[in-house]
Order: sequence, then structure tokens, then C-alpha cells
Amino acid sequence: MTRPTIHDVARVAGVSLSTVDRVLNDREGVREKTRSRVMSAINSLGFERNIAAANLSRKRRYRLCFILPDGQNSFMRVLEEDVAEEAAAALRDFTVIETRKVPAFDAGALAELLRSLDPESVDGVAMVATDATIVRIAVRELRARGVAVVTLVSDLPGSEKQGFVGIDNVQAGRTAGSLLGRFCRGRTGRIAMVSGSMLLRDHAERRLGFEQVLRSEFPDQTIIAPLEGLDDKDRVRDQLAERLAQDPDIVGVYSLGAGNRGVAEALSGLPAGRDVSVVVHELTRFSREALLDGSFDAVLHQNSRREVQGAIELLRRLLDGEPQPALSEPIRVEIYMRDNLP
Amino acid sequence: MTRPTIHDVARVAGVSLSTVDRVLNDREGVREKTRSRVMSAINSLGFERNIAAANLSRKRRYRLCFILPDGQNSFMRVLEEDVAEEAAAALRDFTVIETRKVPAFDAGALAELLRSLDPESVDGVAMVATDATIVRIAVRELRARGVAVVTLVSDLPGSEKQGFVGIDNVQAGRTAGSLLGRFCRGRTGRIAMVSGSMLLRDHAERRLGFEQVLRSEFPDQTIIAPLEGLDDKDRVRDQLAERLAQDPDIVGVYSLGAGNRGVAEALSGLPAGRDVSVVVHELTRFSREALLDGSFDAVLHQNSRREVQGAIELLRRLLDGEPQPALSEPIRVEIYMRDNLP
DNA sequence: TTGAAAGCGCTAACAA
DNA sequence: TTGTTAGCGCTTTCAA
Repeated sequence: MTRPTIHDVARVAGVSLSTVDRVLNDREGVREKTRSRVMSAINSLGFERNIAAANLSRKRRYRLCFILPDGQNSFMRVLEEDVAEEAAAALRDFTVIETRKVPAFDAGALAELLRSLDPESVDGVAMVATDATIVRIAVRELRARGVAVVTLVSDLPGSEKQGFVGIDNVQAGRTAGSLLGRFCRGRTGRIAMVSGSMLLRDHAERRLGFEQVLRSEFPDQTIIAPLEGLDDKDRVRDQLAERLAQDPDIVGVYSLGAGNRGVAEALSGLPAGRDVSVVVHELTRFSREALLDGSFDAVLHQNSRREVQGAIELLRRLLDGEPQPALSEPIRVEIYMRDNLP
Repeated sequence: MTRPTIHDVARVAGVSLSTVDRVLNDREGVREKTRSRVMSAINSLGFERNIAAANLSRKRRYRLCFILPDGQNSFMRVLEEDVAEEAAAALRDFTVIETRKVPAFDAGALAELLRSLDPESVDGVAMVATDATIVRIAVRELRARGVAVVTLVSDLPGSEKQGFVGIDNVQAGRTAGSLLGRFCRGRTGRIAMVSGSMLLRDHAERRLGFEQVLRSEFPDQTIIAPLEGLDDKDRVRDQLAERLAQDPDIVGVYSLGAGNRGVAEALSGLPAGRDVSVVVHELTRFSREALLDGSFDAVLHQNSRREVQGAIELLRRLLDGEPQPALSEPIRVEIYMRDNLP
């Protein structure tokens, strides 16, 4: 009933504790014969090392740096809070987390920050990436200096990052299409899309998925060219309100970036009889209220808390030397409606 | 940068390690004056005890027992697998998990099993409850013997269980109503409900939530009296097929229990032009396929793996002496459609 | 009412 | 190439 320890392994193999330790940690200087003796002792006893004891002994500390975009985007501010809370919790696991902010969508600033990172004080980095070559280069240099790097929420394909923690945005767009298509069934007309900017990778991917599904599954609906609201509430409101007024056949709206307030305001100006189904992204205080009062029909969400936890987990496992760590469970595209709000 | 330890606390308070330990663990035999001296040292240093080290030292072991219903219900069989897998993982945290099965819906058998549990060999119990007074009494007795008890998936309100890990089934029903109502908009008609048995608490709650939403938000739709398929595929198929044939106005089906195969088979017999929207419960290999091929429109799901993890976490915290531990995150009613399948 | 010392399972010098 | 020994932060005898 009591688990075997390295003492047991050492006894059975007829060697000392240090030799067992060497074998366990793949250290140099063990004869092949000895190693196999130890290995068979391990197997026959079913030994599994006690990680807590190992960490206690080794006084391992993980120093992580989270890099987030600055600015008003409320999803990012929630993410920042999540990082702060998880940082407090992570302290108990000997993990120290520092948060740095860079101007949003400023690849130069991000690259510069990455370049300034000192491996003497940082073991691993989790970053919300801005998609640019200069950032890829900075990532490569950082890796060369021995720092682990993963991307968070927004990926950097083609870089030397060792992992990505976030949702599949094409899938998110497809899900939005699937929902909105069904919601608008029986009311053939036009569907409006509101994006931040098609220059953003995430937004482009969501649009792609959305159009795929709508075209193939709900061909009766017409998609109109996306409005680019630059994630700015007022711009989104003005553009969408104008479009809704011009085009009485719009029966559905998919907002795939920030600017939910603008969407809600534009809709609130509609005449009483007009019925428009709405799907947006990110569950916040605001979108939650909008679900409850019926302004929005569904909200697609990514669990930013779990994303932060995932990034921490991934970095720790990279630093522990695991070659290709993967998240135990992927981050999912969650669907919220008024009635399954958490 | 390095965390304070009990050594630091002892030094600052001018006492020995054992005294600090006594204060930390609320043990007898410390003068009030000494205790307060230690407390202020703890506070001024911001000391937080290293739980891993404490557990290592005390060689704590948690012996848990999971009680699940026996039988063919595929959700329960998945749950059983999850328990087995988490049990293997929990071993590393000094947690030994034993699984016991009792005949489904047999309150007497469950109560008897609870009564047979020996506090000498079990510290905590997680059970899928059957709702009956005899079970409540057995729970009280078990608690009196010093065993921690939580309910899993199916709750036992009014008992002395110390927690519940599962979804809110009224909320699940409401969510189904909200989805199906929207899916069927523009096709006013009748909505059929398929349940296992209205004697089951979970099913009754789901029905309640479903009807609430449909009546208040989609009053044009008529709900027909629920079919009781007893979670049996063939029964479900026959009953539903007959109903669909009789009533060409049925535009939506909500299946709130097991028997998804029966639902799919009944639907597959429908003439080509007929369009029925379908919402069911529990994501399995089968319901997944049905989403992909379009037979089902949405599947409501509870993450049984996380439920098991939650129950383990809750029990451990109860055994650690936390008075009212709560799950860090509630178990959610998840919505899956073809495009956000994990 | 307090303290000293041994030890939990593992790692990391240092010696041999 | 292998072994000895002193901790990591905390708990737990046993003595004082």
C-alpha cells in the first residue's frame, strides 16, 4: 500500500541512492549495465518518483513572463486579471510570473521587448503574438538564448514558438455560421459581419470559417462585405447602424472582434418589429447583460483563465525538459446563450 | 525573492520550529501570548506554508470511494472510465481511489453500501445519488462516522452531503429550449420531448427548464406530452417514430435522457422533405457522428472528466479541513454543434 | 508550555 | 563510475 521510494529501488538494484538518481534524471556517468539493473528494479517495483519531494529538494523556480497588448480591448484586460490571479496561485508552485504590456498591434515594440529579455532573470515567455516577421526573428533569438516561448490567444505560425494556447479561430467562425444560419432559417435575407480589421489573423480566420459554413449550408442567405470597426465602439455603432438602416433585409449580425457595445447600440436603434439575430465573441459583463436582455442571441467564448493556466503548464513542462508537451485538453470554442450562462 | 519558511517565522518570533508548527496547525499547548507573537511574525513575513513539504513530511494519504450506478447507461460507463483514469493520476498525489457499483436507481442497495463503508479504510465518498430518504439517512450516518461525502452528477438535496459536483439541470433544460426555440423559428408547430422517466430528478428538472423557456419565449410552439423511453434505444425509437408519423407538425425534438440511437433511428425513417431540429444530451462517439452527418443539430454536454476531478479536489479539501470548499469553476452546460466539436 | 532532533523522498555537492 | 552526506520545508516523537 505504501509506494516504493528510491531507497527501495537502490536496495533492490544493489546500488546507492545517487546512482538511482542519476538513472532517473538521465545524468552522465552510469555504466550501461548498472543503468539497466536500476531500470529493472524500477519496473519490477512499479516505482514512480515523488515529484513534490523532488521539487522540494531541488528548489526549482520557474520565472515566467507574460506579454499582453495594452489598450482598451476588454478581453485583453480580463486576460490580464487572469494572469494576475494565476500568478498568485502559481507562487505556491514555485512559479514567479511577471506581466509586461506592449502597445497593441505594434510588432516593433513587441520585438524590442522580446530582445530585451534576459535569460538570467526569465526562464519562459508566454505572449499574445502580433503577426510579423520582425517578431518571428525576435522569437528565434530568444529561443537561442535558452528561453522557452509559447504563444497565447493569438498565434505566430512559422515561428520557433514551442506551443500555442488558444482556440481554433476558423472553428469559431464556423460555429458562428452554424448558429446564425439556424437562427435565421425561415427569414432569408442578408447577413452582416463586423470585424476589427481584416489585417488581424484571428479575425480573418473567423471570417473564413463563417463564410464556409454559410455558403455551403445556408446558401439562401447573402453575406455582405464585412464592416471594419477597428474594435472601436463608436465606429462600430455608426457603421452598423447605417448599414441596418439602408438594408432592411439584414436578418443576422456576426461580430467577430471587439466592439460589442457598438453592436448593441446600433441594434437598439432599430424599429420595434425588426428582428435581427446576433452572434458575437467573448463573454464579458456587457455581453452577458446583452444575452440576458435579449439583444444578443449567442456569444462565442474562449476561457481565458484556462488559457493562462495552459500556458503556465506548457512552459513549466518545457522547462522540465519535456520535448513536445501538449495541453491535456484543448481550449474549446464555448457557446453561451442566455440560459447556460455560468 | 525566496519565500519565508517556518525557520524564518521561528527566528522572528523567537521560538522554536515546533511552536510555529503548533500555531500553524492549531494544536493545543501554546500560551496565548506566544501564539500571538508567532501570528504577527507570520503576518509580517507574509509566510505561507509549503503544502508539498507538509504532505511529504506527514505522509498523508487520501482514501476515496466513488459509487456509480451499474447498467448500460453509456454516460455512466464513460464516467466510470474517467474515474479509473483519474484514479491512476491521483495516485501521484497520495490519493487512492476505489470504485464501487450499485444497481441503478436502487436506493436500498445504495444505502446498504453506504452503511457498509468503514472509516478505517475510507476517508471520503463521492456518489451518484439516488434520491430517497433511506439514502439521506445513510449519508448522515456515514458523516457521523467521520467520512466526507459529496454527490456527483446527480444530487441529493436536503442531505448532509458536503458538496455537489455536476451541472444545473434546470439550466440545461432552459438551454435546450432556447436553442430549439430559435432553430424552429419560422416553422411553428409542435415540439416533442423524449425522456428516460419523469421519476428521475435530473430528467424532471430538465423538462421544467425546457418548458419554462419555450412557453415564455416561443409561445407559438406547442409542447406535446413527453415520451418516456426509459433510456432504452428500441423503446425510444418505436415511440418517437410512431409519434412523428402521426403528427406531421412536429418540427423539433428534445431528448433529455439517454437513448440517442433510438432518436436517430426514428428520424432516419422520415421522408426526405421533412425537416426536424434535434437537441440531445451527452457528447459520445455516437452523438458526435450524428452532429457531423446532420441528424442532430446540437448536443448538450457535461464534462464528466472534470466532474470527477472536481469531486476529488473537493474531497481532498474537505479532508484537509477546509470548512466550505467550493469548486474553483462550476461544471458548465456545454453546447456542441457540428463546428465546435473538440 | 516549549524545544531538539530525526525523518518524509529526493537532489546535489563532494569524496572515493 | 559510484557512494556518502547534508539539506529542501515541514511534522512528529520525545525530552526538558
